[in-house]
Amino acid sequence: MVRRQSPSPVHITLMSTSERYNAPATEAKWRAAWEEADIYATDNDDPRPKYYVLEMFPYPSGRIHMGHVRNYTMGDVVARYRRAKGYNVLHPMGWDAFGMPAENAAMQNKVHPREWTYANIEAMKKQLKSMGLSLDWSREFATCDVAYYHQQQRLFLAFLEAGLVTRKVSKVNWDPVDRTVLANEQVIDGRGWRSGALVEQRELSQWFFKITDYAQDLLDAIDGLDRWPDKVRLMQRNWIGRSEGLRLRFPLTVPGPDDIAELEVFTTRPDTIFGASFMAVAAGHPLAQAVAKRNGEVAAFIEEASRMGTSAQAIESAEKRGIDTRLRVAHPFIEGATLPIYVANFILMEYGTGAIFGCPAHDQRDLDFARKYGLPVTPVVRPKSAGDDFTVGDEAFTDDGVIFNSAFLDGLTIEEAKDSVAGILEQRELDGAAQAKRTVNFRLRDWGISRQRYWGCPIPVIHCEACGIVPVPDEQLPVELPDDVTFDIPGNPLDHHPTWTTVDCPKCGAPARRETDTMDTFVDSSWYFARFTKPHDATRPIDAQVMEEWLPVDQYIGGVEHAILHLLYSRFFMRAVAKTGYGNRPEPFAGLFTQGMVTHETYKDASGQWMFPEDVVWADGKAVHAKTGEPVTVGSVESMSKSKKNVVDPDQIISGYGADTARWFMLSDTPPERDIQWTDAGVDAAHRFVQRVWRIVAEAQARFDTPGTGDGMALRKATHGGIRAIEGDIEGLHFNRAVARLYEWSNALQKALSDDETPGAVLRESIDAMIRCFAPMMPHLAEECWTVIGNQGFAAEASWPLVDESLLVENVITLPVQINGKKRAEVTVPMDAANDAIEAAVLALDDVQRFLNGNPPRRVIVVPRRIVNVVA
RNA sequence: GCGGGCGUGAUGGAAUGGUAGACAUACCGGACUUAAAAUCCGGAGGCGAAAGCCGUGCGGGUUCGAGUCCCGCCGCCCGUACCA
Repeated sequence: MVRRQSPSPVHITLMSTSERYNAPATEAKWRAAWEEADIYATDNDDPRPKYYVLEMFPYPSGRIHMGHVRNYTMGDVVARYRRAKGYNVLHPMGWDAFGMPAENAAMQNKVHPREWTYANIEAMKKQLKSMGLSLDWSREFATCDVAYYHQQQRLFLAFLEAGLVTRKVSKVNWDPVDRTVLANEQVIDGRGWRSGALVEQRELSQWFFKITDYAQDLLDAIDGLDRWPDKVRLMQRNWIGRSEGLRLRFPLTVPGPDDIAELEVFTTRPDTIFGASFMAVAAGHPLAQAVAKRNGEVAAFIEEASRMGTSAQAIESAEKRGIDTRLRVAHPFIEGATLPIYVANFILMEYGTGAIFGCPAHDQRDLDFARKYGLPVTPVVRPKSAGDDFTVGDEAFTDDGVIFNSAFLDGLTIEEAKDSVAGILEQRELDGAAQAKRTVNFRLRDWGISRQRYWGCPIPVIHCEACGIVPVPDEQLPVELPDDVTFDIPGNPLDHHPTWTTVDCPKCGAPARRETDTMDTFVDSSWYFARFTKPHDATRPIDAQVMEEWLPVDQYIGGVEHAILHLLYSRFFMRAVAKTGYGNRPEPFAGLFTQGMVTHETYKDASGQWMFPEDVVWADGKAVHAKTGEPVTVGSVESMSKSKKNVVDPDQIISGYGADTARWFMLSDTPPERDIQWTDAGVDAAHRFVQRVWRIVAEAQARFDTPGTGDGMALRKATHGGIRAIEGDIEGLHFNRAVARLYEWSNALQKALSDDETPGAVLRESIDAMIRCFAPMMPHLAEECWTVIGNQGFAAEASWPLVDESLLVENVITLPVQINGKKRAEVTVPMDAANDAIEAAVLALDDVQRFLNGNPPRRVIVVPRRIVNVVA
């Protein structure tokens, strides 16, 4: 395959090297040149080794923010670096374009979600282009494009046929005034954000992807994700939450309402059964629901508990409360002992069986609950060092120990006791079945993908009274969103569309009704990275052969806020894709990097209102309002957000200082995984460096033909040491260190330019290499410098410089010498000196002799090429 | 509540268990300038005249040696399944 030749950019008008570098004008010029030469388009058939770098695609909110600038700069550095290293790089961009903000905008501004979204995409695309990113825009798509969601509907139907989709009842937050389902973030203190009405819980029949079928596989495969951050792998493991335990049935002493005769719990601590003092069930548990029918107090309690909303955060952080159902269960081992059953607000219906036995001594939540309601606290595990008089105060004992107070379990370890209890109860029969069963329980729940909203991918099924749920036949796809909808009536616009919902059943032809739920937007983002490999294929969602060539993504970069859901859903989705024959790449992301957020100081004016940074000026070290002169209160540094107005517009930075300055700032100083603080001083410093590089290049270029009085070895070593360090830093994504290296490099150049020792050829070598090394970070400046020094073609297509290894070899080394761990001296020895020789040299040092006071050292530790420590 | 992370000079930060503070910002001094900006050169963790002592959120521990590893706290941040 022949690669397209880039035209030599001879038609470009260069800046004079005596001028100050005009970034905005020069940058626009080079972006136009790149675009004309189309150098960032990727050919699937290019035979070179492939490298897929991807940043999480943006939601088209209308304006890019600094978080985008940071994310996309990092990805662009990786993409440009890999290109220079000879890879065929795939670096695409698209839009995560479905979601609630478009509907909110529709309600507020009477603008159709489609218009709003596509206008935002246009605006943001222009902004992204101004950053000079090396993206293949020919692969662009938005998830709200009919062409994209058409293919997504095909995948859904394939999953449905493969048994990966199910329907279940689940709870939603219901706003009784707006008559709509609320997202958790729309529930504030138990009230709807718009209406202020108390939120209720409603049960709806909804669509689910059976991610739990893959729970064990998703867990096991984490071990192989060795280029993911450990913290993310740990978070995913904990989220999947595999636990081995016991399902254990307790007989009620007297049957409850609806003839409920038993209560099944899941426990990971059967060893603490003798410490059980109560049972607790979730508000949504069938037993609680049954009791509520005839017990007003319990009904009121459940009603109140449901007002907290459906989020785990709200449920578990609320004060632990409960209500006694007056029902009791029999303890399985203590003859005649019974335990009360409570309905409790901290029990989650979704986990285990929605019921527990409470052992207050060994679980903090149970202890808090028991103290509140005066229930007994009997310790049954004691620390090995404690006696049988061990008691529990306000803190539950959850460490390892020895069982006591537990009849036949006394003296056993926790593990032995678990095993013993499980063994006995598995053998014991209750109501025709084993009373207990060892089970593996996962915290992970199936993925609910139904949304009662308009702006999402329609779920392509039809409800027929006779045939039930009928998949939409492939030839009737796509199920397109109707354009003529109104957002005036509360609820899902699809529900009250006059005709869209009406359809003939594909099976029997009878009048039937379209599904009006749309898909969770996480579905859209669970396969876009695969679609990018062949983005405009109308015949199928994914071309297995092409996808398998590109995937897994070599380097995926995005915010840590996606560490669990998006990444886990994508991992599941690609397993489902494999199962349905669309291509076998179950792990989509080989390398993952989670970058930190962009933060800024916050400001409030005299009346306590948030202020934009641009309205704040500094006078005599004090912040004042730019217009009124009133004092401004400087608040804490926080993540940039519109609500706190502590935002800086990338457009203003790019049009004022240039994209390279913004990019350089984003890469400087702060490690990429950490939050970066945006400061004016930092931007100025970044811009000064852009100018400094330009000056140095100009100054050096004027001397390329001079012989010099020395050999220039100092600069040659700095040059080749710099290349080696920078390539290591970029490959390790330590961009801030690469930046520091370039500062050091420019300092070395500055020094070389301060006298006439360094030969012009060495200056040329250094400048040429430095341009190649900063080109991934400041591509426009690199292009201008590249051409100014007389090089042909684009810097963006130049190869990475080769390191002359011989220049990196040193033959002596200076080691720090410590005495009792404190540095007291230095010693310079040959690089390959034996430890004995180093030790002798160290002991001969005056400083060492002084500290030893004539005594022999107790010990001398020589760490080759590192340090010497003398223990006096 | 639960899970995860982070904490180093005035500031952002550097440091395979091995010289704490590279590099940069702010600051101070010098050169250039009528002056300023820009630029270039130099200084600088704190205390101390010096020797030296003290210093990586707090309190313990392991080690010849700890910013780094372990235990317990404090503070801030992210996620918590319908925000994206």
